Amino acid sequence: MKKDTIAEKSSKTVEKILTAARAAFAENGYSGAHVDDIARRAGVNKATLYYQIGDKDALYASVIHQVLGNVARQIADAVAAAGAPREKLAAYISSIVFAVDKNPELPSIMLREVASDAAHLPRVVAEDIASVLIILTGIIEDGRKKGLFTDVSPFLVHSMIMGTILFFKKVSPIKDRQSWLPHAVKRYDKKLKSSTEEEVTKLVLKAIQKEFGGKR
Amino acid sequence: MKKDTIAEKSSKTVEKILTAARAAFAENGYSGAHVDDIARRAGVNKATLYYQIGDKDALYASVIHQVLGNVARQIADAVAAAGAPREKLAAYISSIVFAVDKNPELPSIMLREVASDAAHLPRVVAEDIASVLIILTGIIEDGRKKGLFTDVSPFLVHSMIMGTILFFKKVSPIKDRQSWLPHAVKRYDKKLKSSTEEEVTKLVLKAIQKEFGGKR
DNA sequence: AATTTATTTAACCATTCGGTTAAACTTATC
DNA sequence: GATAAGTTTAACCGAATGGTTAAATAAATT
Repeated sequence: MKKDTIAEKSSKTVEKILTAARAAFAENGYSGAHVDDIARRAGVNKATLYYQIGDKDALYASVIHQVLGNVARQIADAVAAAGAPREKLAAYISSIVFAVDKNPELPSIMLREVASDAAHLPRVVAEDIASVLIILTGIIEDGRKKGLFTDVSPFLVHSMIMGTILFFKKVSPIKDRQSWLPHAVKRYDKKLKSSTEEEVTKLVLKAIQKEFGGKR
Repeated sequence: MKKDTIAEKSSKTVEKILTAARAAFAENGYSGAHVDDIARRAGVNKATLYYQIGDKDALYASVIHQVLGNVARQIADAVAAAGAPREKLAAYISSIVFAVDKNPELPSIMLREVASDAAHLPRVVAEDIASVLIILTGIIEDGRKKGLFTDVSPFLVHSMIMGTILFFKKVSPIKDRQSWLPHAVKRYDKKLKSSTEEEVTKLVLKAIQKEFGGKR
């Protein structure tokens, strides 16, 4: 069996730390996540963590950069691959839903970041997010020029897409835990046959589409 | 000058504590808010806080109960005062926007609660929230029966309304802080002439309305 | 006025937290 | 294989944290 080189071992250590940190920050927030605990979860000595990454702030920045940077890139790729504005917007939405599905810590981290006024948000990450917003702005402007979309604020649409997906994703399990909820509310749970992705896409498109009814 | 009676003094103390705690929890989350700091902000000895309210958990529960309970009641009242489904839904949305405006700590507290899987959510508060969801379910069902709305999941609509409002409200100031954002994105900021409330209402209504075009 | 009861206070405590240090261990270089 | 560089570790530290306590103060009751 081949021995790990230093670089391999190092990067594996860093990876373990980041994975543990991602989970811890998502579960408990910045203050609630403890460096000792993260090190323990990663199976690594705390001093190793400080040696490899730095202090808690740097650790948090690494995590959030890794998570959001990835998502931003995926959205950009998905949108670029699509054609017309409607399809681009659908790709935009579904790539967010996809990212959220693949990355269960994402909603918590984002919601907490928003709740804390992005106090810890590193500049690089802000730029990642901005790039996404720029993409959406382009889609909507193009759609409006082609007479497909109404004249809405891209940022409002972004809030609608992000807010809806994050909120729905995180609150659904909480809601399902409440076994005492009346039938009137629970009834709809089973009826949701199509995926979140399709449902959200449908709603958002309808919301910003011009009214002379497209195909669908 | 009349001296305060015990009850008055007591309740005033409790009020000061709750106000300070609300701000602290909103700013820093559960773990990030420190009992010492809350007591200091309230101008009260820490032991007084423990005597009047209890431990940190009880304090948090009081805060969240006060905030969300109030909002739930306001939504119920506003919806009851409106007539047709469309107007009821508009009242539902605008009372949430109104509550968020009046209560600046609400978005942070809710977002954090959601992010933490409602780990600290007291039962009473869960019931408050459920009552709101029940109201919305009624509106949508009624609207659908009358041929006004499509057959959407009320919970998805709720997520859309709440998510959009909370997200938009909290991220807007963060975005405005980024002076380096390109013109393409910033341009839309000034164009938003109508209020958030109107914009969100318009979008949500369009999203769930049946397509044969209503007035406006 | 005396006594009981409610409320607030300062001082204190055990634990936990983020962070450091100096030494030990590993791997590569000569 | 000795030396240097990179990496991990156990042990430690001071500050901060949630929570308690016994005493002081204010108000209500007799």
